[in-house]
Order: sequence, then structure tokens, then C-alpha cells
Amino acid sequence: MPRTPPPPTPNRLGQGDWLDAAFAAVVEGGFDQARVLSLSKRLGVTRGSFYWHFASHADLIEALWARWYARELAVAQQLRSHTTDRPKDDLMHLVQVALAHAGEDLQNMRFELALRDLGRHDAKVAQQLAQVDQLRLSLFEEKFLRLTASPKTAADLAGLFYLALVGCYQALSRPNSPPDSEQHLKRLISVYLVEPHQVTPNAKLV
Amino acid sequence: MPRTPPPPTPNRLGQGDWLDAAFAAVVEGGFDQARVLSLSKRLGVTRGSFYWHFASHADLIEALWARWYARELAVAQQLRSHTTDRPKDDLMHLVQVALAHAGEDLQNMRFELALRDLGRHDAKVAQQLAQVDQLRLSLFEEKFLRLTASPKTAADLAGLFYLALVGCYQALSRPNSPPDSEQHLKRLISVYLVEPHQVTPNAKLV
DNA sequence: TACACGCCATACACAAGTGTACGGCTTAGC
DNA sequence: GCTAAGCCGTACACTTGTGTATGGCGTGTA
Repeated sequence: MPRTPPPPTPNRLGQGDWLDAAFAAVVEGGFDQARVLSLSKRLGVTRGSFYWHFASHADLIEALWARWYARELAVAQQLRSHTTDRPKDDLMHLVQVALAHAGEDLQNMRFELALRDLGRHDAKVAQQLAQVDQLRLSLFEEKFLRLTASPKTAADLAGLFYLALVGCYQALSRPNSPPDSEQHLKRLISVYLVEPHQVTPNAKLV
Repeated sequence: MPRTPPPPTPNRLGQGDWLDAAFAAVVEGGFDQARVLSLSKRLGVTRGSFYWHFASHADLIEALWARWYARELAVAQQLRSHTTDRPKDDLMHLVQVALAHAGEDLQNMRFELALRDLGRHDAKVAQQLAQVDQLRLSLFEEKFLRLTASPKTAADLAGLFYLALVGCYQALSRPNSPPDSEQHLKRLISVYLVEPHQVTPNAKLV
């Protein structure tokens, strides 16, 4: 099981090809569809190839979300460095990236949701997910800290909007989701992110 | 395949027993674990019993989320009728029920999340989920309409907080979720539901 | 008591999926 | 041009899962 980083010859497969195929299968049908047999058919080879590049099926799955984890860390790192002198724009930029980064044909969003399902039954995956969530949450918190006085308020607002963002993933990953719903959700988050409405203007009943 | 509603004799199994076992299996390991074979072992019988009460495995799965759908409709109906002369309390009650109704050992929450996974690959399930979401959303919208002047604002606020609620499901259904996070999330939603903070008090940079 | 019916066990056929052992082709290096 | 290693195909054994046909046991009923 050599770990030669470059796929040496064309027409021959490397680990990356299997990971890409598995990613696509997860996006389409969840981790349940990332089977060795079906991936072999998808790649036009037999399972003999797979067991050369990977020790087992569990090895593939683990390598798959390990790659996702590394990429998310990189994205978060890049987002953290992106800071201008306009706090509002920075916050909007965060939301835009979170919804657009996942919007490459919804692939990343669907993969992340499938991963959250995996994490509900696998402790190691759950831990990595919690880390990523915490990392993103701290990003939101940083931005909100420049927009509000109280750190407690910043933390609460960051939590609220990050939860809404996760909810957006669910809504947007649905089949037959109308194409304008994406714009609607972006507007929903973006508008209320920087222009919170007063909820109780005429509630004199209380 | 008779559809006799009461399970006639004790010690003999009815459809409800199989549905309950399937529900528990889904909660623990997702719809993937709701297999006829494993359910038979769980119930202490063989598959011969199953194929008496159900035509196929797909029949069981469909009956399972059909039961969920009917119950959700009933819950929504009951919530709609619950209206006092205190709009704020009504809204808080909605959130409390949404988080507590699902909090029976987190079973209902985990089942709904598993169902959302199923809906991402099954058009019929996706449609039912969209209906339930729409129904709940309209409930929130009704309550918000009594707290704000603009119908547009009410709709947007309802969308934001319902999305956050869906995000809560993800966060609370995680293993090793600290027990105080539930209280934290409830406070997060409840507080900002009726006392929205002004985000931009000292943001004079813009 | 005989009989019919509800409910379950048994046995078979079949499909899909995983792992492993082994053999063959193809390319790079000397 | 030979060789060794990388890469893949083939074949086998095993497990888990579905669906069906058939028989048996018990209970209520005429």
C-alpha cells in the first residue's frame, strides 16, 4: 500500500480518484452508497484496484472525512485572515462564503449533511464535527464582537445565526427546492444579520 | 395481510410492535439499521412474522414515516388551537414545545433528522417533510404577526427562527452533547425571540 | 370435536457486499 | 531487453440481507 502522492500514470487510478468517486457517491446517496462495489463500477475497474490503494472500506470512509476535515480547517483559516475595516461587510462576507462555498452544485452542503448523519452514530466523526462547528462559531463571534458592545450578546448572536445557517443547509439540500429559495435564505440571513428588526413595536397586549 | 387494528392476543405481535421496533432502530442507527433481520432478532421472532404484517421492507419504511407524518399533523393542529391573549407567551410556548416534544430522550429529534436524510434521496419523503416544515413555519408566522406590524417582517422572523430550530436539532442530537447545551439553546432562542438585541450600537465605522 | 384462520417457524433461492489469495499485464529503471 | 515493482483482474469463501413457499401450532367457533 504505497502512498505515492502523484498518480503516476494516466489511465491508472490513484487514491484521489477513489476519494473523488466516493465523495460523489456520498453526495448523491449518502455514505451508504459509497460501497466498494458500486464505486468500482463507476470507475470502470474491479475491486482489485481498490484493495491496492486502501486497506479496507472503513479506511476509505475515514480518509474521506479526514480530507473534508483538513479542507474545512484551511477554509476557516483563510476566513479568519480576511478582515477589513468594515465589520458589517466582513460579516456579510462570512455568510456569503458559507452559503456559496457550499453551493458548488450543492455538493459540499450535501456531503456535510451526510457527514453529520455519520457523526450521529460515530464518536470520532462527531468530535471532528464539533471542532469544525466550534471553529466556525468563533469566526462569527469575532465578527459580531466588532458590532456589539457586550461579549455575551456577540456570543449569543453568533450562536443564533450559525444555527440558522445549519438549518439553511437542510432546507437548501432538499430536492425540488425552488431555485429562488437560495436567494431568499441569503437575504433572510444577510438582512437580519445587520439590520435586526424590532419585534415588539405594537405589542401592547402584554 | 389483514389490517385488524387491535393486536388481538398478547404475546403475539401486531403492526405496531414492528413499527415501534423500527422506530427505535432508526433512532439508534438511522434507517439503515431498520432491517427486517435485525428487527426480528430484537423482537425475538423470525422474519416469518414480519412478512405476515407487512408486504415488504419498503412497506414498513413507508408506514413508519406515514405514522410520523400523521402525528406531526396532529401536533401542529393542537398547537394552532393553543392561543391566549398573550402573544409573547404563545410564541415561547411554541419554542418550548418544539424543543421539549423532541426531547423525549432525544428520540423524536433523532428520528426526524434520519427522516430528513431519507428525504434527501426520496422525493415522496421530501414532499411530506416540506409540508410539515411549511405547516410549522406558518405557525411561527401566525404568532409573529401578533408581535410585529409588517407581515413581511413576521414572515422573515419566522423563517429565521425556524431555521435556527432545525439547526438546534442537529446540535442537540450529537452524542456527547453536554447536558447544559440544551438549556443554552433554549435560552438562546427564547431570549432573542422576544427581546431582539440591537446589533449595531457602536459600529460607527461604516 | 372438528375446522378454519391468525400467527409464526423453517427452508430455499437469490442478490449484494466485503476480504483475500493469486495470477497477469504494463511500465520504468538498469 | 530483463527485471522488478506498481497496478489491476479473477476466483473463492464468507456474511448479511430480501422475498417466497410451505408447514405447524394455537385459539376461537360452529
